[in-house]
Amino acid sequence: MHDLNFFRNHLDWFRDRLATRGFELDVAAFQDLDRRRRQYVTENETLNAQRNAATAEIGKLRKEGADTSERQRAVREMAERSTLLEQQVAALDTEFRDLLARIPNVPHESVPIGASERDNVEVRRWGNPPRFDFEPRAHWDLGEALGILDLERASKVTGARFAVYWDAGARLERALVGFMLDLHTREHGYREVLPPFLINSASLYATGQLPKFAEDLFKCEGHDLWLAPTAEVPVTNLFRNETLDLDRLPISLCAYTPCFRSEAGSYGRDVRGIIRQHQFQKVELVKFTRPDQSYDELEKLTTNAEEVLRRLELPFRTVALSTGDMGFGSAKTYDIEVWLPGQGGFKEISSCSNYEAFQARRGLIRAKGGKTKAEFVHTLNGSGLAIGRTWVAIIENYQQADGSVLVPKALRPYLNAERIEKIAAP
RNA sequence: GGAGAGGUGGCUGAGUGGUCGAAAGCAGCGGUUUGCUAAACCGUCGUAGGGUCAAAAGCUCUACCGGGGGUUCGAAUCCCCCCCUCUCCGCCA
Repeated sequence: MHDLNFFRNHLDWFRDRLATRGFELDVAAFQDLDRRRRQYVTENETLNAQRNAATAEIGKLRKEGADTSERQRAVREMAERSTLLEQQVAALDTEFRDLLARIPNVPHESVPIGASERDNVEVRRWGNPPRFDFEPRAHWDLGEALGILDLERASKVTGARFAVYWDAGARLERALVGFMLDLHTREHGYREVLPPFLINSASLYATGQLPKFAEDLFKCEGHDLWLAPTAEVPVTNLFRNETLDLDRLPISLCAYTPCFRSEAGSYGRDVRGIIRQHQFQKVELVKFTRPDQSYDELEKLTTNAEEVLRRLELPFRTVALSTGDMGFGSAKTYDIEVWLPGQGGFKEISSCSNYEAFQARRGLIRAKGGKTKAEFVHTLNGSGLAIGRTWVAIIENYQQADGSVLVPKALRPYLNAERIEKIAAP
C-alpha cells in the first residue's frame, strides 16, 4: 500500500517505476475513480453537516416546548437521501481501496531492471560444489533408499506434495530447526517467538497476501482462518496497529513454523521429491526497522541467513532479484540459492526482502521517538532457512558412494550422529 | 459448548437518548515561578478522510466510544448479530 497523497501527486513516477516490474498502472482509471469518490464524499459530508445543524436546532426548540414535527419530517428526508449517498460512497470506497491494495510496491533504485529471473544479478558465491567419483543421486532416490523419506505413504495419508519422514529423516528435520534457531538467537541477536500457525484475514491483508493472492493459500472452511504460508505473516502482524518505541528499533525476531501453500499454478514444476510441497517447515527472520536503517539491516539479515549454509558447509550463491522477478510487496529482494548435485544446479533456499513501509502502512505499524511524530516502520523478512530444502541439500551434497550420508560437523551435536545409514524398512 | 461480567482517548476512569469528540486524574507537550532539581500554577494535548490553499500552517466539515446492522429528528447511551477479555461449569492435549 502506498501513501495516498504521495501516490496522487506522483502518478507518472509510480507508473514508470511499476512498469519496470511488469505492472501496468492505469493512471486515467485511478484518477477517474479518485475523482468520483471524492465527489460523493464531499456531497455526503455537506448533507450530513446540514442534517447535524437541523438536528441540533430541533433539540433546542423542543427544550423550549415548540412544535418540531415539520422539521423532523424534513430531517428524515435528508437522512434518506444521505443513506443513498452513503451506499454509493461505501461502494466507491471499497472499489478504491481494492484498487490501491492490488498495486505492488515500487522497486528500490538499486534493484536491477529486468523482466524475469534471467535478469537477476549474482552478488556473492560461496563454497565449491562437491566432486563425486560416482553419479550423484537425487534426494528422492537417496531418501527412499535410506528409508528416511516416504512419499508414497504421505500421498495415501494426505495427497500429492506431502512427505513423511522416518527415523533419521525426521530427526534431521528437527535438528535443523534447533540448529538454525540457536544460531540466530545466540549469535545474530534475534529474539525467538513461536506464533500461531493459523492466521486471520486482517493479518494476511497487512502483509500483502490478500486480497490478491488468496488462491495461493489454504482456507479453513467456515472460519476466518487460513493456514500460515510463512511465519512472516504472524510475526510481522505481532505489532499490527501498534506504535513502537523508535529508540528500540531495529527489532529482530526469528520464528519456526510449518508453512502451507496451495501451489496453485505450479503443476509440473518440481514434481519430484520434496522441493515443492504443500507443507514445509521454515525458520523465518523478521525485522522492524527505522526507515533510514532498513537497507543496512537487509544486508545483515541476508548475511545471517547465508551463515546457516556456511556453517553447514553447503555451497551457495546469492542473487539480487530483478524488478520483474520480485514479490508483490517487496522493494528489494535477495535470493540465496543452494547447490543441489541431484539437480545439477542452484535452487532457492531463502528469500530476503525489504518491504520498506509497504506492509507497515497496510498494518498500521508505526514507531515514535520522544518528540517526533509517529512514522511507519520498515519491515523485512527472510528465510533462515527453509528446512525441507536444507534437508535436501544435506542429503545430496553429503552423499557417499555407498548410499549413506555424512552429517555436517556443525549439525552433529544436534543429530547425535555422524552418518545417516540405511536401516530396516518399517 | 453452557452461564455470567466486561470492552470508552497513551493509561486510569466518568458518562444510560440531545451543544459529548466525550468529565476528572495521570503521563506528554509549551510556559510562569525557581540558583538547580522537585513542587506549584497557567495553557495545550486523539486518529483518519474531505473542503479551502501552489504547498504548508491555519480555518472548516465529516467519521470514529470493540466490529457490523437497526430504532430515532438525534445514539457512547436503546435493540439485534458478531469478535475479544475475564470468572465459573463442561470437554480436552
